[in-house]
Amino acid sequence: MDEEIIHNELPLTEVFIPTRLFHRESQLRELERCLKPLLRNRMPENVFLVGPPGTGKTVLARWILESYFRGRSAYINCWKYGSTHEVLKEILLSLEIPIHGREPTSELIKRLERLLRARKILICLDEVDQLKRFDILYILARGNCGLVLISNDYHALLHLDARIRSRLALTEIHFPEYKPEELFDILEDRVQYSFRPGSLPKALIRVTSLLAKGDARIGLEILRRAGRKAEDKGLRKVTLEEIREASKEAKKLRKSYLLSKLNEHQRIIHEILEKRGKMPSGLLYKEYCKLVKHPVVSRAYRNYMQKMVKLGLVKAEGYGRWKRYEIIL
DNA sequence: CATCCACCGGAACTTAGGGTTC
DNA sequence: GAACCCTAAGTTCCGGTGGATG
Repeated sequence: MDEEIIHNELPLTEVFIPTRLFHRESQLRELERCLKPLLRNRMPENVFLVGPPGTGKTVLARWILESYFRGRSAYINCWKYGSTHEVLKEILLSLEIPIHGREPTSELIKRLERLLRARKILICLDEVDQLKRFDILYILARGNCGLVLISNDYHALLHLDARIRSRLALTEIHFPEYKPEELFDILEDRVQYSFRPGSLPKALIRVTSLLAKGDARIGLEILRRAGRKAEDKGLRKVTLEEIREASKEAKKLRKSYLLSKLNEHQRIIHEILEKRGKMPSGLLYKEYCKLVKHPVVSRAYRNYMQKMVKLGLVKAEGYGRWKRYEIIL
């Protein structure tokens, strides 16, 4: 196909770190203020980047790590590497400490502590709420390192021991949803590097910036899919139709992606909740037991529910015995 | 107002499974 | 393949909880 529309897909994906950052000036300034002492070998301020998905938290963090702290920082996505052992392993690997992975966790801790005695480094834990255990924070809190923690959950660190929290002394940096005009600037910038000139009318970027509802990730995903669709249809330009289709897909995609993370039992629970709407936890469990031949014990059910809440599929309200669940997606 | 109810969630344990090294 | 190391899911046990109840 010589008339391709997207000539470089990379700027439309999450791995891409742009050179220019739009509409995050104040957050960037604050982040620099907190971290820059490290350049003069002083202790940086620990930071907590928090805000909804697709608001530039990760991009900003990675940008600053790349620009100022290359070789003396580690970026770990806790969704991907969620256990203490995995996190330690990734930290050591990204600082080019040779390890194989057979070492017990205690050995990895020793190595990291030895490293931290030698020099100050920066560690970024993205999606920090996905950590299976938080003891890694305890280890890092007493170490010689700056922390950049990222989450879209304001309560991610709430159940942390109060002493550790005060020890971390996190400076919160908030990332609000992008306004449509702001999103437009971001999308337009990325389009420049990815679409063939003239193949995506500005008006459609504008439409996308409205459809994405403040989430840059979704905006980029819509554009990428729309571009592909237009190519498949043999068009020279993207039209509104492709954007519309892509937008629908992007939303469906997110839900099916999340559903794919559920097991059979969890999916059944999700379906019950979808059919019946808001319902109390105890009743939900009973209904589930009726539907399944070999139901899990109630304690396991409660873990299921926590998982679904964490994934953002389900909302919980109330506490203790009066907990109620409701579908979000 | 004390007690109870019915569920919450932490902790410890079991079982199954995967990867690496020797 | 034995000897380790790890993770993940599920079970059992149990102290905690706060509105409902009489």
